[in-house]
Amino acid sequence: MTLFDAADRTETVKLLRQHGIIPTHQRLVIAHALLSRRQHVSAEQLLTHVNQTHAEVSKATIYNTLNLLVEKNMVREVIVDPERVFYCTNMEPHNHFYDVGTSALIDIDSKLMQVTGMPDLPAGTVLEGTEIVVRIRRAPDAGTIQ
Amino acid sequence: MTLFDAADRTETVKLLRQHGIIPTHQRLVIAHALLSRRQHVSAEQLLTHVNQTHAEVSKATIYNTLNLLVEKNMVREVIVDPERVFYCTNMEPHNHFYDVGTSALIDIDSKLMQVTGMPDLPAGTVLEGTEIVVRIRRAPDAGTIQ
DNA sequence: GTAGTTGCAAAGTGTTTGCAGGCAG
DNA sequence: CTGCCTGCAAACACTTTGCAACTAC
Repeated sequence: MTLFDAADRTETVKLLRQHGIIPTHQRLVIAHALLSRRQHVSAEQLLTHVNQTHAEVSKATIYNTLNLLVEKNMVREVIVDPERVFYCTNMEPHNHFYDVGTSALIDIDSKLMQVTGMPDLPAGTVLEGTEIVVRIRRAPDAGTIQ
Repeated sequence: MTLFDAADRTETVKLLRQHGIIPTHQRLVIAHALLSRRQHVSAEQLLTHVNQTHAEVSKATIYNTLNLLVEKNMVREVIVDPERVFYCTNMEPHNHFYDVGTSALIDIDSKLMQVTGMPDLPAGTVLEGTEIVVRIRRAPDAGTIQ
């Protein structure tokens, strides 16, 4: 899983370079793991995943690399749970469902869902990004919705 | 600041009872501190604030009480920073500006700002809440916005 | 009186740091 | 060869927990 073929590797190297990131072994493994997975992952999930077969990347490197990828705009950080930051390879503007029970994140295409009436930003500030999180919960019962 | 007059106290007692919360001394102090402040506060800010003049409430009690107030719908939790959950006494639907530099939270009246095109929730789930966070950053310079 | 609440300190998470050794360019 | 990167373990910050003492009703 952490080993990937030459074509993938070449492509990932290219991708990292395009974003101004020196492609080291660990970064390739991390970037590849991140990009090849559909779902959103947290740092620890990625750590576990990447070291599944054999230790390959340390905890510090996971965090360093994720922060680097965010800084270089290769992935997006989504904060939905104070205990866990999720990383999202979908750089298209989009929003999320967050299942508070399972911690699952599901993309919402922002073509569907949009914000109207964004007010002027406070003076002297610039926009960093807008995030919509729709928190959902597994219905405990068909009838009792509160 | 942590001492408050009889009228405020009576009102806070009433408020807690209305929400099904037994009004203990600590809860009164915490609820009052929370409600009397304009800005959003984090647990630690509240802890510091409440114990400003003399120790009155322990750390565990702050967290217990905040979680209780959230559960009983007296305050709203806003997650914008993985390191800090903010608590918001404004229960009207509204959204937030979040200054990533200063960690300041500013309310946005949701009469202004609304979401259109909310998709159907995934099957078997119910809505917990929707949160829009507009991240802003102090402009480093008038010209160089990236 | 009794159930529920509090305080304390210790444990638990997720994340960051400091520094010696290692690797990319 | 040189500077950036990595691993490790320890440090960190916020939050929760376990249990004895206390308090609201």
